[in-house]
Amino acid sequence: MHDTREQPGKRARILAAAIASFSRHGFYRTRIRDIARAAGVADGTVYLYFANKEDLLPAIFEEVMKPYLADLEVELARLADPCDKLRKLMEMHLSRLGRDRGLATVFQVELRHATRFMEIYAHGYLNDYFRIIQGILEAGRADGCLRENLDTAQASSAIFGMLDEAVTAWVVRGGEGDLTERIDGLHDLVVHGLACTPSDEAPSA
Amino acid sequence: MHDTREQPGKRARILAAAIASFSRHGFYRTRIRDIARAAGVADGTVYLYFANKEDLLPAIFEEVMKPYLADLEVELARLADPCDKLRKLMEMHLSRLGRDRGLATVFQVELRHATRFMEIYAHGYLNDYFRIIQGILEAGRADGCLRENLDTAQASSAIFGMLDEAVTAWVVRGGEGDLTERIDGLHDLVVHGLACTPSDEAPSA
Amino acid sequence: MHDTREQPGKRARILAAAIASFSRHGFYRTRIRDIARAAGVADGTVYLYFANKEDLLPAIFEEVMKPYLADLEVELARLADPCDKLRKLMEMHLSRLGRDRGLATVFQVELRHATRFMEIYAHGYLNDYFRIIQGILEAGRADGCLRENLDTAQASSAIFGMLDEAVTAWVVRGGEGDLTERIDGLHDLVVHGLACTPSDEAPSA
Amino acid sequence: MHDTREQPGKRARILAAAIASFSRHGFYRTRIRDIARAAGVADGTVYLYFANKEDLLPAIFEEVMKPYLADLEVELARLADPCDKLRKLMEMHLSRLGRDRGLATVFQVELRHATRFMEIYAHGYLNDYFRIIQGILEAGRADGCLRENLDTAQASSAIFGMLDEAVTAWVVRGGEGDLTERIDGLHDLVVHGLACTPSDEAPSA
DNA sequence: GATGAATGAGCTTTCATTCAT
DNA sequence: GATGAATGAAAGCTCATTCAT
Repeated sequence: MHDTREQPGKRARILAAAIASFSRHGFYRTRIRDIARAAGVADGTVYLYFANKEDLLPAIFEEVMKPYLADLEVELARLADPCDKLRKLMEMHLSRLGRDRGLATVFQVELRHATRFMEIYAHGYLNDYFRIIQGILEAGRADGCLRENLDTAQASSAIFGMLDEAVTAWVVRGGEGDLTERIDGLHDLVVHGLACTPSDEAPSA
Repeated sequence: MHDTREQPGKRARILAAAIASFSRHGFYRTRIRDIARAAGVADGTVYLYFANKEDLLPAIFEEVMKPYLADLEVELARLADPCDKLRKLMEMHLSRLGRDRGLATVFQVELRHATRFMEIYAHGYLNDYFRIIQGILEAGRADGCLRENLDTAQASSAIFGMLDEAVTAWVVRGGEGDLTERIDGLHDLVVHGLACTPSDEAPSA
Repeated sequence: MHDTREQPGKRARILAAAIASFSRHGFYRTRIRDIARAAGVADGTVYLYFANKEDLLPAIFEEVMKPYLADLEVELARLADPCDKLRKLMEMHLSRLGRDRGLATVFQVELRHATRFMEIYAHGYLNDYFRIIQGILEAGRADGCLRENLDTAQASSAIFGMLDEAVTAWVVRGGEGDLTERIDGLHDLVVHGLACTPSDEAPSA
Repeated sequence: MHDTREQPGKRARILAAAIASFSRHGFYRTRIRDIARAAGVADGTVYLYFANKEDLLPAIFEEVMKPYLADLEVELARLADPCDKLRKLMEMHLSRLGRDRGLATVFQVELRHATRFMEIYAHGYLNDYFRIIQGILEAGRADGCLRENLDTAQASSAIFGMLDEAVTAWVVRGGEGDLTERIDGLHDLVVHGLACTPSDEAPSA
């Protein structure tokens, strides 16, 4: 009923206003009224699209994750090599959040509010994301370019953790600098590890 | 006379009660009254030790991090090999949080509340922690067991990210299972990366 | 649509309830809840009309002073003789407060609460009142019925002081008796002073 | 037991601190702790000398009124003429408060707080003060220098009201200027009234 | 669907007062 | 008498949510 198409702007404007306000003042300091004003609607209208304030959090997450995952699948489908896919994923992760500090703040800080965090984390889009990463790793293992004995579940979690921490650090540091510059270094680290393998060659370029 | 020592537990009891309550019901659902009751003090007494509710957050962080970092330094000093040190650090990180799910919940979720998060993240103990990790990596590089061209700042952030994500996943999954079981896998991953290096030999066991 | 007029009494009912409660229990003993209950609105509704509890004080003052001053001007305009005007003013002052002991209590005691007192005293309606008194005295001086050398600013302050003290004494004494009975005596005193001798000359200057 | 002599400074220092703090921040904004700190005693010590915070108000009043009334009686006893006495009283009233704006603020504003105001007003020192004024007026009437038909009770109240308002206006205006300069004008007004005509008779009856 | 006035539960914090030392 | 840590009652105010229009 409350399809986005029906009121093309209203729902999206509320979400955009919520992201902006949450990133600037935090979830608890943001009042529904602030969001409604910024979205150009009445307070009550927010409740026509969302059950309550907390439900804005998963909605924001979905709003961003849905097209992100769709884009991601398209981009990954274009590449054959699992290592290239992994690199593309890291690139997209960092560039998506690195291009919008407000959104990144909401993702790295506000979305973790207790009540909804578990729910967001354990279900839906984030699980899909983990599965995509894991899929790449398994393809790589099958392909022979990744280690036979790799625990792909653990490794995908670790890769996500690295990326997540990179974004968080960037957000906390004020969003200065270009987050995507870290891709090469992180990719190299993920692929080759810290150790100086005797036959250590071919950097990530 | 009325030294804090006279009431040996009061401050500590408040912090313990706060950790317990935050982990169970979340920061915002926890009322000062709940904490005070659980600590066996009057509501007002909480305010003799802490400026306000939010100030409990950094205090909890400090309360845990201080002895943790002290322990860590002692343990690390006993080891000579940087790779052993790195493993010990991962071990201590996972075992410290893995042994107390309530504390882990507070660390992985509640401590990240907007207002104080930046503060906690950017200052003090967490920075010390990053510096310790980075110190190990630099020693490893000097030692020759880690890569010459390693960006130790980035690598230490990545290692923290992996550990942090491992703990978060464990917390979200309900704290089932033994978090420290992941040490070998993570250490191996960090040291050797995903790739099956031609001369791929003997994992870290 | 949701004009204040739609709920014709809401603001006025809150003020009336505040006057009643302040006069009976004092400002500090009166809780917002008491006022809201008496006015038949929710606690929060009080804050739709007034910024906070203290702001009720100037609002009460204005609510009473505005029509009082309007009435006063009308009555004064009907009289030509400045001495008659002065008497009318004294009469209206004493009868307005003398007919409502609750209101008088609020005016003589509660309205003098530190925080708002200066503001009420120094601005707006009270100044208008002083100016009206002073205007009468100046007309009287021009008219020749009052002394040439009269310091009208000082005299208007003194007249107000006398009236104010008469009301306060009446309030403190429990509001017994008719306050307006004092008009003749006060007017006589103001006009002729204490001294008896018609040939009394040589003022103290 | 808690005789002033026993701890010569302590009680007096508490009162002085209370006057200072009340005049600067008002009664309700002043905390017992502020007073105790300023007096150089512990919080609890205040309660050795005063039953509670509100009891400081009558105590301040007494502390000032007692010596004031004693002084006043001495000064009045030196004068024979009732009109001189009246002038002296006005002079002492205005100079006592005009020399200490903090004290004047407490007297004109803070002392009027609902709970204690009635008590202060209706009993003790203020009544004595009214009686002294009235005594002067009666002596003047007996003496023949004041009107035969004077309602001395009402007149003494009016005189107090004039003086009181003069002080209040001075306090509100910021304590600028010399309050005692108004004595001549006020005395003249009180004695001769507003009217100009020496042969002005026909009172308002 | 939209509105926004009205609601009222809920909680942090303050601070006068107490009392063991 | 003096102290000051501890107490805990008390209430102003906020703001998510509702619902009559």
